Amino acid sequence: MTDKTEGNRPKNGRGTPGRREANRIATEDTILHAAESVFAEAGFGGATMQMIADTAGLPKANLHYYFATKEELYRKVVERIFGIWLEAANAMDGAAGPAEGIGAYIDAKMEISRRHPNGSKVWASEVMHGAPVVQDYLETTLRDWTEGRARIIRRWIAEGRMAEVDPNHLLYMLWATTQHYADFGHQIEVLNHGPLSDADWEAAKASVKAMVLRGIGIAPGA
Amino acid sequence: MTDKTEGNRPKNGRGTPGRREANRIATEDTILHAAESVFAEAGFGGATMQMIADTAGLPKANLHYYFATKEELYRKVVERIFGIWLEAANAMDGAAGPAEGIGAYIDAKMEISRRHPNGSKVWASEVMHGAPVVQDYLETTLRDWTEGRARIIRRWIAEGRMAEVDPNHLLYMLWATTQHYADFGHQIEVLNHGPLSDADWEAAKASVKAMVLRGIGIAPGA
DNA sequence: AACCATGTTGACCGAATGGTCAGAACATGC
DNA sequence: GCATGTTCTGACCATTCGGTCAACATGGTT
Repeated sequence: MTDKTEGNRPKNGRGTPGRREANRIATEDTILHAAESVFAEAGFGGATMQMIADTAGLPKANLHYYFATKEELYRKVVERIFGIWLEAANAMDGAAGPAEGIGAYIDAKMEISRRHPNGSKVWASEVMHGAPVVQDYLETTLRDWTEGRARIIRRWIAEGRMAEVDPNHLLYMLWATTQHYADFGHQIEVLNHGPLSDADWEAAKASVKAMVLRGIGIAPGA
Repeated sequence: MTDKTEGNRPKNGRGTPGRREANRIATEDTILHAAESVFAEAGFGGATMQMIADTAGLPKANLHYYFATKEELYRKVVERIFGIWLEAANAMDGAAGPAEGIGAYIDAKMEISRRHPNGSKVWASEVMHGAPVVQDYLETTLRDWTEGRARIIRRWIAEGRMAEVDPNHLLYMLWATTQHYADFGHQIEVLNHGPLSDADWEAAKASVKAMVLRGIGIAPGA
């Protein structure tokens, strides 16, 4: 994992991160990735610090040097995912209309399901278990974000640019459908007789966009 | 739990179930319900036999009398859920057309999300973790069911009764959207500022049906 | 080179977990 | 009411878990 073969010298002692800090960040990242993977596969309760250590290729005690407790490590993993989730949220902003805004949002969320399936699973698991560590995020950030987008959707409806639908239920459908490709990826792979190819993913995106957009009163070709 | 206040006599010794068997079935059911609840809240790894025993109001050793291992108990819970899932599948059969068939299926699945949210969560968790105990169900029963319904949908499309959509992605959308109300029920309750009322559930059903049916080219009023 | 802060690690610990078991309590057939 | 198989349960056990710690290694600074 850590490269100790090459003889990289300390360089100067100013400005540059230094090997110390660079290694620390790299190790933290290694642990977080391993943790995300293990939490996704086994759940919080099923995951053990030993599994995460083995996946990261580090002794267990070293994990506790960077993250004091299993809960703290888990919290960092969930927070990182929430950040990625929020990035995609921007795709809906600054859109000229519902077709572009919602279309772009679906694309962004489908891409997240494809690139970060483990993160999506951890998030799903966290919410399913009552959001023990991100309850405050739900009540503040997520609630604000949702109400903001609902306002935009209502305006689009008022302007006659899309059908009259309940904005909340539309958002739930968007979340559910896009995240399904990550959370239930195993089931989909079984029904697909194998992993989804690039073409499969493009077809999935196109299908979802076509059905959702038509479902809110926007012609497919728009 | 078990009624020992009334003095119910053994009755005859033929045909009738007898107190013995009746109690056994009742106790098994109590345990299965408690297990479903605990597995849903804590996940398989996070659940403990002690939690399930406390929830069921029974000593832990008694659980092991009825279910030898935690895995066996979990398997029974998941199989029970799969059975309920299959019941709803029938709602799509014998329908005159896509509007009735898919509309009824959405209704049935939404009702399951409402009545059996814990079961839905256990199922979601099981699939998310790679279906360790129901892999064979996915490859046989679910695959057959899916291919059968896909054929029906393709026929409807060929008959010009609905828009051209990929049957598999339509089914994924149906599963994702309806199950979301159970699996992410906590998140929805936060955004709804409280549990969903009867009216809320009806509105949810209506919203989902309207968006999905319009999304596959069926007019809302049909 | 000497020093110190930052990392690293094997060995260890108390607590909790899944599971066992011998015997008590019970229902039932005779 | 006695014999017999079923159900129930407290006490117990081996293992595993999250977490600790003292000793050691490393990188940077003077």
